[in-house]
Amino acid sequence: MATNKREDILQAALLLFTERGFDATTVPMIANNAKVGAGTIYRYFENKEVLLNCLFQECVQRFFNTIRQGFPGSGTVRQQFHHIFYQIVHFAKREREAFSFIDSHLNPRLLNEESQKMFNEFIDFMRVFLIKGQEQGIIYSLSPDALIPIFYGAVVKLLETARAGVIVETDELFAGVEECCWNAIRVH
Amino acid sequence: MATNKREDILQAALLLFTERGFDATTVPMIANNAKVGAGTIYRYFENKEVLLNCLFQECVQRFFNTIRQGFPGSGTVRQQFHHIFYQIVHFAKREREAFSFIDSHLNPRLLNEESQKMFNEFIDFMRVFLIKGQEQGIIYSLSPDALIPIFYGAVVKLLETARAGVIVETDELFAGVEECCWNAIRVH
Amino acid sequence: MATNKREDILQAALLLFTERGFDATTVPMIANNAKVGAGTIYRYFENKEVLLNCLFQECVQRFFNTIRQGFPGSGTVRQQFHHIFYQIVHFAKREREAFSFIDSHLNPRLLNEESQKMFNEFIDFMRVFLIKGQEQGIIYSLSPDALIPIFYGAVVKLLETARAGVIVETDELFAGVEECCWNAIRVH
Amino acid sequence: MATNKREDILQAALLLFTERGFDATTVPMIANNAKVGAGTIYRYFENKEVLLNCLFQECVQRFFNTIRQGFPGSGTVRQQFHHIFYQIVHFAKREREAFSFIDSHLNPRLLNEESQKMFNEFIDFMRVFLIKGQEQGIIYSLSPDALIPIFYGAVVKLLETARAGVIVETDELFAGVEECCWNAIRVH
DNA sequence: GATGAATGAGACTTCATTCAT
DNA sequence: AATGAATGAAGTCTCATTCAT
Repeated sequence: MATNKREDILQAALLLFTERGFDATTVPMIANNAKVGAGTIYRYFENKEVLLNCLFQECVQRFFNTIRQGFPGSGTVRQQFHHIFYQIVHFAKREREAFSFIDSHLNPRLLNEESQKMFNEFIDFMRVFLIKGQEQGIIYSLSPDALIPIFYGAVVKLLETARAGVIVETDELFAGVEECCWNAIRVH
Repeated sequence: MATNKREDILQAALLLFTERGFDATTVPMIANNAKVGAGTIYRYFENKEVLLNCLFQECVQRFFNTIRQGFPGSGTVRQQFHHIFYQIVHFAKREREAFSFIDSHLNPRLLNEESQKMFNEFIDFMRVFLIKGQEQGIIYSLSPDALIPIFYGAVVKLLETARAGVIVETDELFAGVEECCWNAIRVH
Repeated sequence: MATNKREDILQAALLLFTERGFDATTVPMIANNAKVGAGTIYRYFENKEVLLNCLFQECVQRFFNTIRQGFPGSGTVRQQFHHIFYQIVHFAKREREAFSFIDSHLNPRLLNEESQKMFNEFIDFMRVFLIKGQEQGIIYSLSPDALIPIFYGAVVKLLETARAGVIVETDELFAGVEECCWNAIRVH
Repeated sequence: MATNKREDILQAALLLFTERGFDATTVPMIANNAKVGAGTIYRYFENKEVLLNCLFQECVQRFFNTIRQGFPGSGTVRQQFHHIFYQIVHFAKREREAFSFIDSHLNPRLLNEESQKMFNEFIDFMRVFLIKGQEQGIIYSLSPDALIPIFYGAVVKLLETARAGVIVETDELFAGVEECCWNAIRVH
């Protein structure tokens, strides 16, 4: 009764978009899962595409906030990397679908400028981190535009695999994965 | 006349599926791009989903063949890694869309068992490679099911970024990326 | 506060029905323009169609009253015609939308019996006037059922054209139009 | 079999638009009456509004052609008027719905520029006729923009009334109506 | 074998109407 | 009494698939 229908719709859409993709998810499906009438969705979102972008922006916002929150700006590069890695894992564990959803819907055909800009803020954050690390001679001297997908791609695919249940998510696993990712981008 | 209509259809579908995704690609679009009638597609493929799976299997086949071909089974782990990495890059350069298409359509909702099995053969190949490397104390001791997405995710995202034009694909770049990926999975 | 909500709704509906037509006018549109809640409309009118008919009947009532009011029952046919013509013009000037609305919604699909009956009273009034004129040998000997649409059609179309701004509504214009209409139906 | 589906659709739409109006006519209704699938309509017309405009333009074309055809350009004004009047009646008799449809859908909300332009050609034709008559001192000296709606309105309403079955369409009737209309616009 | 016109199921979306507040 | 959020029936339109040519 006191539940927020807008939230219900976003939550239902998140699950369905993540599981089936935007195009294969119908508005009635979302309405059913959110337990609202189909027309209600249009009281909160102009259309399906706007719903996607609202959802995307909220997810990216929460994702990026999680990463920025408590970032050790004056710590070592290694400490900063540790923070980023564990906050990503933390977010992916707590908001399993949101994390998958973001990566699987990074599509200029679906996202408006605002959405793309918001995701790029995260990329910029990563770029700054990498460049500072390179200036200190700690991060490997490759274009950050290459290092970012290497690191981000590895983490996303790993967490996606974990989400699928292929591997068990233990602390040891993530410690090992962090090691791998750090080795991927640091100077040897 | 001597051109193979089946091939034309598969080629057109490959480009469209890669660029727009399966659901956002219509059969008439494929027919147009393949310069055949819409009905003709149904003489070669039972339906759109079967077409996708045929395409997927042919792409995975070519991808996997590229990697297996000339694999230095009796070389060092490092040499084997080099082979795998450069064959993936080679394939991605030569068959840009096929490589993107495979990763972006790894979806159990769309793929039949046969298709999934075929992709898993590649995963199994990678697993065997990693386990042998671990037995020799060269590859980092993490579950291969974790190492594979780390390596594969990094490569896919990097090549996808290159395909989008964000970074220029030079030999130096790929040499650097190989270094990163190798460092990610090797023992230190 | 002291304003009558029922009147506000009718007034808003009149403007919208006239400008857009019944089918293209939505209940929320009416509610917005009337500055009431959508649900409020249903406290005053059973449904949209009933609202239309109430509005129609009130408009026809006011229209017919304007014409009957001060009708020179014992004047000459020409004087009576003058009265009718100028009262129609007077009404159309004072209640621009009401006049347009009546003619544009003379549709048996939308109007109930009561509404049609009410409009027919005006037609009957015109018929009586014409027949009496014919009996005096002043009005042209054509079926009143033909003379009425000729006269009414001419006036309605003329006033509609004026409403659209194509011609400027001056006293000279209306004097000329009266002349035309009178010539149309009188004996020569 | 050999029937033209495009024609069937236009014919069905004409009947329904005339009887119910554009907004109250659904695409499935048109499809049913045309005995085609609903989707077929969209093979011939981009959307419902385009269908309306195509239909409108074809109707106006036929209407205007009927009037222009055999117009006695070098005859007397009275002869020209006779021609126009009888060709309108002729058209309205032969294409009952087309004639009603044109007048009832003269709505800038529905018609595109092309459609409006096409109808204005008819208006321009009438204007030229009236001005020439005025120059010869035969047509009443009122703005043609006022005379046109008077004449056109009278004829449309009369024919609409006849179409509704209120009056019987005899040659005598139309002779009388022509007399009325001519008297309405001529000099006395 | 090849075609593309035709189809109708099902998608997105609107809106008249209801009802809890 | 008044509201406006909520609903779902029904509208417009798309597209995978069929089939007569």
